[in-house]
Amino acid sequence: MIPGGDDGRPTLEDVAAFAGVSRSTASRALNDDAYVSARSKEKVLAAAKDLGYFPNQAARSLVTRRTGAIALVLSEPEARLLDDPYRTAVMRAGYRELADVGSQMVLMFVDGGEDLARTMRFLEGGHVDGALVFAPHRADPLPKALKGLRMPVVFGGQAGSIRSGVHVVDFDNKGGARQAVRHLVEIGRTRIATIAGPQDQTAAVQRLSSWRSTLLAAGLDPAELAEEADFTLTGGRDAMSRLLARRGDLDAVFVASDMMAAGALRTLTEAGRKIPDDVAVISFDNHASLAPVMNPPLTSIHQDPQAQVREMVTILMGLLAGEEIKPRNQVLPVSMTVRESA
Amino acid sequence: MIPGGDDGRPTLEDVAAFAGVSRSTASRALNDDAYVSARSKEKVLAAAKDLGYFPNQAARSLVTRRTGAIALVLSEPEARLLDDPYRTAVMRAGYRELADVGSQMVLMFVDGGEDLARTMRFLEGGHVDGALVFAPHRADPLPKALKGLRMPVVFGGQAGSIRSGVHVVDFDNKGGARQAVRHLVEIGRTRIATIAGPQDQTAAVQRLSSWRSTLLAAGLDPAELAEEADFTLTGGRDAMSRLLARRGDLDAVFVASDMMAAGALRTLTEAGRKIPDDVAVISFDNHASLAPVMNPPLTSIHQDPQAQVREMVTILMGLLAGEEIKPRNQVLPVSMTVRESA
DNA sequence: ATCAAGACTGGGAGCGCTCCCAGATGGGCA
DNA sequence: TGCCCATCTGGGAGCGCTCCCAGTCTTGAT
Repeated sequence: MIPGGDDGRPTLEDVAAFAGVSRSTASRALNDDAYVSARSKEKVLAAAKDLGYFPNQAARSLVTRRTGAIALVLSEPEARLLDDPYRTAVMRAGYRELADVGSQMVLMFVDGGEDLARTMRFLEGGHVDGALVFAPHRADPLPKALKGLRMPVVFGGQAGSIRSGVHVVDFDNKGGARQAVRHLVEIGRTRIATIAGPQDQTAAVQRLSSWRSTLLAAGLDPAELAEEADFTLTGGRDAMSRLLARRGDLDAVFVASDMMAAGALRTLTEAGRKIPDDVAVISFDNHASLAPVMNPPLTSIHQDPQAQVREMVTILMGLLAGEEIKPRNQVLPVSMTVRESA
Repeated sequence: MIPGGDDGRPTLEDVAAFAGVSRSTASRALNDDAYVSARSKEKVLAAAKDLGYFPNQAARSLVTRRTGAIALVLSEPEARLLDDPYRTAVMRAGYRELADVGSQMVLMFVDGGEDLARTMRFLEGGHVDGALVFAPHRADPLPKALKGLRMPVVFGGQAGSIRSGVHVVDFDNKGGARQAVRHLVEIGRTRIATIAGPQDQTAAVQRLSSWRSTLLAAGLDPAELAEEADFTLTGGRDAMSRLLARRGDLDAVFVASDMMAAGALRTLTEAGRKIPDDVAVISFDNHASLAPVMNPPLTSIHQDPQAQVREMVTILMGLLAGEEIKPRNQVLPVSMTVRESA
């Protein structure tokens, strides 16, 4: 008898024969179903170990219609943005959280061109049971394409331009910006600028608009005090230069990400501004390897990507288990971590 | 007729029936095999589109024994190191290069505990056709476990402690360190320190030993001029402090990564050292979003993760195509990009 | 007119697994 | 003693696809 056909890999049949039981019993033993005698189970497990047996996942998922894998999709039309530490944190959290519920993460980047079609083909092909999707850009066609998918999908942050009918786990961007600006007002600042993120992303729009409305509510004037950048270090550096050139009298700045704040800090230091004495700085993200190690350490609005991903995984698993969860926009709280910069 | 059984997904059989041909002909049309009439092909394609048909990958790979997916495995026993920009670059490059050859990347992190067993189970399960593996730590048990795998594997950088019999694509760490130190010697520096990477990684060991031997060859004394750090910003910062405390007279430093150089730069600046006048700095990696934007911009040894991954993919595809490629340690050249810091 | 070679088609087998169902066995209780 | 139920087992079907093989139909050369 030639075990496992032509490529030398043992099959369940081989294990069963080796253990002296039927294929069915072997299957039951391996999947620890009920109704297998201890003796059979023991023999099967030993046989599997002896032969170096691993179940063929293709065969298994052909019948169970489950793959045990979940896609984590990061849609980023502009490739350069993937150095974003927030994205890195999301990937790590995704891997961990999915591993904890026994699922394998399949990471996919979508950055334009061919990618959308290939991504859809992959997802439709049944390679994965569901998807966690980050598609922050409003013009991104991915979320709409995903709506036609016969597979549960949960979004992290706003799903492109889609406003309802999808599962979303977002952070309280407005609340975070409000906290930051209020703190700056409370410590006596009156000319509070902002470096906003790219305005094609909902999160960035929310932080900017909340900055503005909080200023107005405090009786302060936002005119000329906003600059847009692209969430990168150099973007933040240049935006800060522009702000300084236009409003040299600013005494505080709310920066929409840690990375941009790092750039802004550099510009401010080079311009001879003392932080926080001359200019107070508050950023957004509170990334562990950025905010605390800056000089001075940054006061930052803390958002926890792991909590976000965990929530997304919980929803997805519920969906997969057949629960009726109605699509909604869940908002996770953020908090302010005060350090020296403000 | 109920198409696609119970979950509403059309099968090849449904497409064939809809197009009025047999399952075989439909299969041929979809996989553009030879011997299908233009008319049949057209009908089948139209039917597939009308029904929203996507082939079931489990069924397909059950018979073809191919999944179209490749694992990218990043083994990092210490979780914190995953902010490493080099790793990020590798992930992006992996995704791109694999997409270009029509394969889907399945990203896996292995950071201890349960992970090794789960990773092996996944790889053995036939979820992927092969693996690209980064396991730089010498004590890492993963490479040895991988040797028993019935699946082609290509390593990026040294494979743990394994010295032969595996496919490796590495960079010329020794040559790079030599270039850096020689450059520092040429511009007249005589007290050339180094901040080495963690010595449980072969690449870091090579850079350190090459720093030492190049110094000796130039008639300079390496005593007291080496410090070890962990490839992080704070690690580099602290190592630089220790060096300065011990040898305040140093006039150059070769730092084994951009990220550590960023930390070292901060320490040097705070200590009032002018760069490059008082202390010249050369780093390793030349990461696009780090080295050029530092203050001053860093002279750095350039290594191209994308080129490395491309080479790895080429080898893996060759292996998959059944070519007889004998395992060897391929070394990719590195070059020096000179900027202001040295 | 005859035949061979090519072009094309459809049916059947089978990939390795899970699940359903029928059957065998062995108490516990009337 | 008979009978039922719970426990355990093995065989068969079938998941959706690809591949092989036996056909049919065309074409062109003899």
